[in-house]
Amino acid sequence: MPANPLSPAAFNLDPHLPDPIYRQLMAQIRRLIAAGQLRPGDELPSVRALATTHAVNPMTISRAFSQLESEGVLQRNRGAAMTVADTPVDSPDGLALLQPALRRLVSEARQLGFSREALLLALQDVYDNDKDPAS
Amino acid sequence: MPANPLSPAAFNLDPHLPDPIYRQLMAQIRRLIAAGQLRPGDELPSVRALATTHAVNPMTISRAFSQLESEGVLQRNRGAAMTVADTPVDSPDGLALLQPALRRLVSEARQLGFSREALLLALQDVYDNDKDPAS
Amino acid sequence: MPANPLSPAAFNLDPHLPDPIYRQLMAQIRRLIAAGQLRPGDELPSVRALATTHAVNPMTISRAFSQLESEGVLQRNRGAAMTVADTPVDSPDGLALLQPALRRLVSEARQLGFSREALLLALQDVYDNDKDPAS
Amino acid sequence: MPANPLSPAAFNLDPHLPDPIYRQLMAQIRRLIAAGQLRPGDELPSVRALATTHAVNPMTISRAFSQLESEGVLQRNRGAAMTVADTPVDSPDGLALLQPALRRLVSEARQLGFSREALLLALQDVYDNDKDPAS
DNA sequence: GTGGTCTAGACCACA
DNA sequence: GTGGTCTAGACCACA
Repeated sequence: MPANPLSPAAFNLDPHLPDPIYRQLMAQIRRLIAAGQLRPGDELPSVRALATTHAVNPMTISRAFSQLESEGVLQRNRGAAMTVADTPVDSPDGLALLQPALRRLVSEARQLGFSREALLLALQDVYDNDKDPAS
Repeated sequence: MPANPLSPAAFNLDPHLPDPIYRQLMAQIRRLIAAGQLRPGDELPSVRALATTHAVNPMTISRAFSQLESEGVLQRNRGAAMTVADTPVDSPDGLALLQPALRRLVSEARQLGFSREALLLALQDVYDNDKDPAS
Repeated sequence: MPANPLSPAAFNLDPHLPDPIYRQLMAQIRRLIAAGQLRPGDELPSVRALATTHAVNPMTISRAFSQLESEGVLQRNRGAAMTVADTPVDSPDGLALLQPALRRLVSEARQLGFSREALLLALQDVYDNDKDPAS
Repeated sequence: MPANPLSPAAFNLDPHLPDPIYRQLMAQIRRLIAAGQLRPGDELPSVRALATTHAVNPMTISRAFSQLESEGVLQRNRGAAMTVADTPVDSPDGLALLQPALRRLVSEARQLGFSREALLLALQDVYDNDKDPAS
């Protein structure tokens, strides 16, 4: 039985973002695992459930699942829902997953001439006011 | 004469990044202008110089220049190097240019369960240690 | 320019085999590399060329390419044909690639009670008479 | 009474192999018969015994049995264990059963550029060292 | 019920 | 020209 019946609505898929949908899903699954909200053995929503909930083609969902499986993050179970792999390969901590976004920000801030303090202030501002990260 | 003979090597173009090369170039030119390192009238390196320096197809450089010209950021000068437009249209301040990177970071950090403080600490860490933002 | 203009017909794709088409293609590309017939930098036929030659949907070909790319075997080149990666990750020699088939054969032969000599004779027989490995 | 009380552990079922479990079981039963280790009238382990021993869904075992029954290889006996059919229909000799594995090996070896001798040497090597064919 | 494979065909980004 | 993404819909294998 599912130790953790994750709702399909736990994900946020936006076809208008530059990132392809299947990559958005991959990134979010990885983050949920890193954040401990998805643990080894937990079931993921079925391809069909996710597809209908988000009005997306099942193949698009399937693509994300397959890729994560080939990376050892998810596990196929014949005839049953996919689960988080027992020993998520190379499971990076949250900090590692955040690095690309951090580096990108710092690199751009430096090019724009931001001081350390100005950058920190700008971040706090966005953190405090960007309550709804959707869309 | 160039008020500011910018070196082609002032840019950082990496074909392995997910961002297409022409967009990397556009973003960096915009940031140099926003940071005041490139000012109205300053010349940009020639397409050929940039292309050979970075081993990139000249058309790719040209595409970035053309797009910035159509946006009013750069100015084409017959037989001479492109320059920064006299009154760069829509020149946003640095903070506005940094917003996408800030939002993306905050959104990912939230999904990973980072607290406000943990995020600020992580940022400072990257800022202090990621001295060489290249590659 | 392609160091090695590989013909699309160099591959053998059979929709009637139990193995899915995209996996057949992946296996054959890997074998061509292991056999030295495809070397780092060599271009592969385009998705479209392979698709039309073998009367297969382009996405099926694309799937094989993408997977090999994510494994580090092939390399994407924006706007140009895919090439064999410079340093094929984990490039196994031919013997390693043959192991699964060898193990399977030995395991089955043992279960059937074949002696070492009987097995070798059977193999020679197939090797000498199965000249056309197609279909 | 069972002429030959075959242990459930005589089989080797691995859910991680690409072959579905029910096919693994079918193939192994056929081979045991072809090798003379299972003879007409011999009892097979019960579905339940096999399922618990190998931690597999009973329906999966049942499917293999049913298919072999419909092929005339096994015989259903009301209230008692299934047995090997009196006159196993179409009982192919071992060599015939080995053909697919032989053909596959030869085909792959050819693609990899193995000579006849190299292939025979590789086979002997695996035969001599792969004493434990399990897993 | 679950996921896997494939087609036909569209549209897009990049060089 | 190149590959990438996605849809709509079919059919299959497995449990």
